[in-house]
Amino acid sequence: MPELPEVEAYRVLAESALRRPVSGVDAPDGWFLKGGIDASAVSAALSGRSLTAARRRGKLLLLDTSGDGPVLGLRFGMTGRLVVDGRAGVDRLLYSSDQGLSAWDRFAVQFADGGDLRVHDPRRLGGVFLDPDEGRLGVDALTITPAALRSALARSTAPLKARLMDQARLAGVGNLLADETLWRAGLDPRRPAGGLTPAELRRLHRHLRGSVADLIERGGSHSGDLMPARAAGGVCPRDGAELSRATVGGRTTWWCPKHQR
DNA sequence: ATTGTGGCCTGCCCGC
DNA sequence: TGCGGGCAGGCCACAA
Repeated sequence: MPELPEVEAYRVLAESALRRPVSGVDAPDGWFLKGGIDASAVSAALSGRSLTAARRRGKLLLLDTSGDGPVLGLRFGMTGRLVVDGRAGVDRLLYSSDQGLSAWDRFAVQFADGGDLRVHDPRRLGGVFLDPDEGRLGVDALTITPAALRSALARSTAPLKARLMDQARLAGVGNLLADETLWRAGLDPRRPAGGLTPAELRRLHRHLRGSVADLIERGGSHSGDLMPARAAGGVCPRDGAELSRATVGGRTTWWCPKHQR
């Protein structure tokens, strides 16, 4: 599903949509427009402008527009894909469908040159925003510093994994990336987030940055080393112990009881 | 304030 | 063969 690695791929793809005049907007699904906007408002806000920059904060894709226009915010939920001129941002999306039914095109920005930028989302868990509140998101997980990570976890009694997925503290980490990071760092996802030693914090920071970078390079949040074992009867790829499974932070969580402490 | 829970969206897959 | 139920998780509303 789209976590930070997928949305980063979408951001790179969206760069091919920059500096092209917008001729119109196709927003057939009112549910997909968030923050009280409707199709005519989005169309009026974007038509005649062009996209000038593709940014990302956590899992939110931010497209700046020309001439003092609004920021177009795209969120992909767990099944959303970005498609520009018919080219998709990622090859494969876990838990989504690979059928390309046009009925699942929830939103499109059309360019005067005939191309378009589309959001394709079977389950409609994503959404479109104008001028989204970027301040509601924490520091991006790809570039977070050790001090910022320490501060994001400090004094929290919530499970470590839940805190890592709290987008207001630290933006971009979803379920699979959290499991991969904690597996690599050798930390039990259920531990209180504020209870890490300085050495454990450093280790977590190193593996968080490393996991995010690796999964971007490999092409998605499903490409982690733990991922193939994340199923019934799965064993730890590192030491062969049978993985534990439980709900942590409201999400299905897999971890190795032997080396994650 | 913090933390936890339930519900929403829909397609897919398993078992009957 | 069709059908029902469970499951996936990002996000939000709401409760304690």
